[in-house]
Amino acid sequence: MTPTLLNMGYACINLTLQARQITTNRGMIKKTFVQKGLAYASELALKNVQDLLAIVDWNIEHGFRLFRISSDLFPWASEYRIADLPDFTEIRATLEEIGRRPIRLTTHPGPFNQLAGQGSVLANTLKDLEYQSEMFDLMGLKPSHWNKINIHVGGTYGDKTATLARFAQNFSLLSANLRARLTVENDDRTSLYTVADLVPIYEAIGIPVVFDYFHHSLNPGYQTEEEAFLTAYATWDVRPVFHYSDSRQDREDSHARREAHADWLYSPVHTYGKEVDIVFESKMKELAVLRLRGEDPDLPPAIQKLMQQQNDELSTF
DNA sequence: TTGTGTCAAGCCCAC
DNA sequence: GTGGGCTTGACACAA
Repeated sequence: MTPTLLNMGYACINLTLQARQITTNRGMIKKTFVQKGLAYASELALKNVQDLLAIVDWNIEHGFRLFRISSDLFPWASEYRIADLPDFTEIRATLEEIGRRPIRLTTHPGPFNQLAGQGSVLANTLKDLEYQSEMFDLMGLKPSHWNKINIHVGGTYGDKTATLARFAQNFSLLSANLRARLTVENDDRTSLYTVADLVPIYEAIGIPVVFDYFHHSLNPGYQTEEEAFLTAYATWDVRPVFHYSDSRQDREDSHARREAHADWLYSPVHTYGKEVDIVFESKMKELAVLRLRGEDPDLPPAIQKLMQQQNDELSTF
């Protein structure tokens, strides 16, 4: 039986459209936020959301039915409520439009989110995660793991077991919609969490485990890839979203950090007879997936230039 | 327009 | 002890 890969997606940036200044990552430094305030945050957020719609439509047109939304859609989101933005009416209308599109959307909030943290660290985490969930609410998306809000457990605070227990405890502080969307992912460092380490969280609070192939290869614990894949697969109540990328060190640059992702995709993805959706985390984004699908993408001029430079460097040896 | 130093958050790790 | 990296470079400002 041929393994089935249903949806293929990529993360946060579309290089083809970025070359035309279509991006969802507009932000500002603190100083500017202090000076310009909510009005400017609103202006950037509206542009980001409008461009997200353009990217989503590009995706659908090109056969991508899975996309990870950037965590930076709303600059300084922890400092205000989305509904308080001056352009809220237009922002909401655009989000609703996005929510009606036939595509699976997910998010992956940053490493500053420490649900097992305490005090202000925990308070900031709650704010950040709730805003991501509110964004999906505004899109009109039913709360479920179909639109996952995926995080890492974070630090171990010197005691994995106690930290996992605190994670599960703090989970109860989240809104019902956020609880229905949250997932956890295995880490790439041996000091952090393997798929098997995360199973107790699933058992305690029922949240699915996202299997990251590359992280597993760097931090397998005692499980083979197939075992870890199937362990994670069994925690899902909808079709899982897993993450895949190749190693830059193995494929492109022997001096690269071992955790670095490759620009392109090289290896076949094993799905062990299961149906899963895959977010490809290659630096070349949609271009890498198009190439994997056997299509020759129209490379934006900036990318062509970059590749030419790389070829020139290689040819000097 | 382009080059460059700098940038919210928490944790871990290489140096 | 400091800085880089993380799911993603982009901003701000000087030249």
